[in-house]
Formats: sequence, C-alpha cells, structure tokens
Amino acid sequence: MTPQEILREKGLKNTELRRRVLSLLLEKQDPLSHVEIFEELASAGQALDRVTLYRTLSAFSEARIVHKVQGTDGTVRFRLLRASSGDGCLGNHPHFLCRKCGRMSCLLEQPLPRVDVPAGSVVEGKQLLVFGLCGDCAANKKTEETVL
Amino acid sequence: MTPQEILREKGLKNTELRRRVLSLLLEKQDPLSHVEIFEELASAGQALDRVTLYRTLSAFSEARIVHKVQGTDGTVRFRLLRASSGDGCLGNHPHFLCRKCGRMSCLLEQPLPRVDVPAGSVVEGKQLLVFGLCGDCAANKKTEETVL
DNA sequence: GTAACTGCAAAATATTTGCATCCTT
DNA sequence: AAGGATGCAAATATTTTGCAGTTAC
Repeated sequence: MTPQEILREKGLKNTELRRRVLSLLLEKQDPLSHVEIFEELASAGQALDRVTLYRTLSAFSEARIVHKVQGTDGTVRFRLLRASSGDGCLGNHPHFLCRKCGRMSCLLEQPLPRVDVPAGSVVEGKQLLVFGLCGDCAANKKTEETVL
Repeated sequence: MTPQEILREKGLKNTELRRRVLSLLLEKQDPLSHVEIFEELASAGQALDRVTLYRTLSAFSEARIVHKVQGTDGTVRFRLLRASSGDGCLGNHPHFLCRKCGRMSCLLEQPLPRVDVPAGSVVEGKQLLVFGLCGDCAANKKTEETVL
C-alpha cells in the first residue's frame, strides 16, 4: 500500500508530512520513536515541526495505522499495522530492544503467551518486550573488550 | 526485613527519606511510580524534594533493592525485590496495569515465556505487561453504563 | 467553503546536573 | 573526618495546548 492509499482508506488528509512519515515507516519496518522519525526527516532536508509530528503520530495511532510499543527505555515507538506494513503485522508479537544502539525490532513469528489475570479484570492488550544487545552491538562489544 | 536492614545490607546510608520510601514499598506490595511515591509521602505531611526522590529511586534500582517496571502509560514503577518484598519477588513475572485507575499489580505466580531472538543477540531481560481494566474499575464501569 | 491540518509561541510536565551544606558511619 | 546524601537553583528534555493561518477535499 502507498502512503496515499493508507491515508485515503483511513479518511485522513493527504499531506506532505504524513506521506513522508508513512514512507519512512514503510521503508524501515521496525518501530521508530518520535525522535528517530524527526531526525530522519529533518536530516532529509525538509523543515519539520515537532508539534505537528506529535499530532501526526497520535492521529496515526488513533486511526490504527500504527501501533505503539512502549520501550523499557521509556520511549514509545511506532510501527505500521496490518496491510500497510506488508507483513500482516498486527502488533501482537514480542519486540526486542537493544539497550546500546536503541533499535527496536519485531519478533514477528512468535506469539504472546496467555496470561491469567485476577477474576473481574478485563484484558485489553499486552506487550512483551525483550531487551539486551542486538547482534551488531553484541559483536562490537566483543571487539571492544578484545581491544581494551 | 525492615528498611534499616535493607539499607545496611546494601551498604546505603540509613536516612529518613530512604526509610520512608522503603516503608511505603513494603506496605503497598505493588509497583509504585515516582509520582505516587512522592504524593503519598508528601500527603503524609513531611517535606520532600523531588530530586532527592529521583536519586533515591535510582540508587535503590542500582542496588537491586527494587526493580523497575515500564508501563504502557509511559511511567516507570518500582517494586521491592527478593527477600525485602517478603514474597520472593524477583521481578520476572508479568504485570497488570489498569488504564483507568493507573494501578499496577504483579502477577506473581506466572512465568515469562521463552522468546527466541535473532542469532547473535544477547537477552538481558524481558517484561510482559498486560493492560486493561482492573476488577474494581471494570465493576464501576458496568455501573456507569447502567446508569447512563 | 469547511473541516482538517500546520506551525509558531508558550505552557505544562518530567528529568537531570551542579553545588554548597548536612548527616551517617 | 570523609564520603555519601540532601535540598535548592537552574538547565535540559519532553509533551501538550491555544490559536491564527493554510490546505486538502
């Protein structure tokens, strides 16, 4: 799906910023933070307002174009959902967060476990976050230690 | 374990604020946020500095007196670990967060699932957060809907 | 034309740092 | 006495709100 198609389907206006954010999310299939998106777009040259980006991401989240993933680093990240993502991503899978480089990735193939909650509680969703070092950072760390 | 004993065991100085924070965490066995702790102690009458509380909670976290739980609401909460908690809490269990009242509770009896990560990654920990409505809020919500 | 969206200013919130002072050990 | 802990001021970072002007439809 193209950015235009996504926006049209959700009844959101087809503006340049929104297209750019969606293009970026389509390109990088991992969850991206507000800051990552801001810097990526800003470094691509164009002027960009943080406030508008906040509102854009909220709008996308409410329209269920993206899902929000809360990292153990305190930062929320956003990733495309469903058809838009091209991989049928529903958001209901674990995520991996590298504490060194801060990159988050989806562990798409794995299910979330069933969790029993106290009687009377209503479960609306769940998030499973695994953190540690990604392959790259684990490899570099080894190198650093060898060097030192 | 008493606050004094916990502090002594970890080699932290036995100050009044620290004792008060630990007493509170011992009393309420659920994870509490910075704000919750601040307000609870402040409403108990005594003067209290936010900065000191931040530093106190960091110190507890580094000393592994507490563990940090990141909520999907963006707020970190703290709970006693191990012997101090009286229930052998190691932090490695799911948590439930009520999106209405904001209370978080530990689902102590349940394990965290095994998660496969890409080859080369190093797993240091994981957090499973279930969110929705707690028993109280679910019950009240029903009432509200009936009334309306 | 109209509602939605944007961009700027500013407010509100959250967290961190520096430093002088105080207190526990 | 000495190092750790505190409290205040201030810097920094993050997110939200208001509003006037602009744009997509």
